[in-house]
Amino acid sequence: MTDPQGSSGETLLFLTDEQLRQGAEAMFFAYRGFTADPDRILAGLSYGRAHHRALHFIHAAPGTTVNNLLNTLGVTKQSLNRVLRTMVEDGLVESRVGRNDRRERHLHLTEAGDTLERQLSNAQRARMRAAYKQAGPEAVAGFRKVLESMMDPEMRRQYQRLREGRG
Amino acid sequence: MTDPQGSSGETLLFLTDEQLRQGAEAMFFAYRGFTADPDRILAGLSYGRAHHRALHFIHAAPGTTVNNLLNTLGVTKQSLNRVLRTMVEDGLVESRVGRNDRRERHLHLTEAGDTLERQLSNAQRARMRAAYKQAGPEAVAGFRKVLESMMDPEMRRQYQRLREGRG
DNA sequence: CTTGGAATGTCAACAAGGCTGACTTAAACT
DNA sequence: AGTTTAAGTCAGCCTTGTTGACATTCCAAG
Repeated sequence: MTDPQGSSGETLLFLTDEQLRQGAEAMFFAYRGFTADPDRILAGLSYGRAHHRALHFIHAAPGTTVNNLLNTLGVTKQSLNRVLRTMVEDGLVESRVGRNDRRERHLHLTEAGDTLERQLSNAQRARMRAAYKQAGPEAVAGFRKVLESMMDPEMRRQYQRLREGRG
Repeated sequence: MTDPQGSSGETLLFLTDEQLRQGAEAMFFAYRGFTADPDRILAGLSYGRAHHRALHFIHAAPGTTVNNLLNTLGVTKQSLNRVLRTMVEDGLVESRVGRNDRRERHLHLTEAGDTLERQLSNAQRARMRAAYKQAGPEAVAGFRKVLESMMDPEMRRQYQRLREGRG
């Protein structure tokens, strides 16, 4: 509200309630943009955002178990199971009984699943690529830094584990 | 995928599919953190995230009309109306007939509404404040820049109008 | 070896919150 | 007077979240 450009010093500049409020609104509007393109594609098919998320993380960690995926997505078993079941029925996802522990199901994308995943993430990446390009490399580094600081510790661990698993 | 650390130059460094994929995952996990605290509060009451969003934007633009709010939130009349009706009934929101145009309803928070809004946004801001502090002022500037670039043009206009109305 | 508990996944039923479409009411505009 | 606009409502649908009960499998203690 007052002191928009920091006569009271660098440190406080970004910590006024008004600055934080704007950050929250930016998150809200940006997240809508972030999901808009894949949502548009999915609207045509009989799938939703939940399917996209599952596809994404199965692609990111092939062979992951249902339980793993549950924790990553932060939803309950049934919520995931419904989504998963339709995609198994439709031949996008394969669910293989674990060799060591036969209670587990290991999830993999079929070729069709991989194709849809790529289509969705391509749409999403196109927007991110444009945003990154427009904002510049330094801004992107800051973007990533703040996002990471905003995660719950548990999520941050998941996030970093995924990164490490790919390089 | 290939070229993870940019032998092909600064410009491409942030535009590999892998970098963009990580950005998408960061958005996903961060948004969960972003909504986690208010969601926890709301779980106790009989309200949800939809109520929080309405409260936030009515607080941000007191006297806004239903149509305005509709566009800001990006939902349909019925969807908003359900949420709004319960909050009017519960005495959190007041709906006043327009003076100039008596078809319009101008929305305001009651004292109770303001109290709840503050409680929710305090929780949310606490996390953002911590994240901002940890990431530092430069990172925050980049964060805001990328988020803004990620919005649809229509949303960006809304976002900027809200900022101007206050800052 | 058996048995009881823990882990994993599946199914049934329900709730929140999106959506469309049709319709009403009131007020404003032309 | 007739049209358009803002808001509200009803009915009904879909996705995606929830809890609770259940089946299967593993493992460890007796």
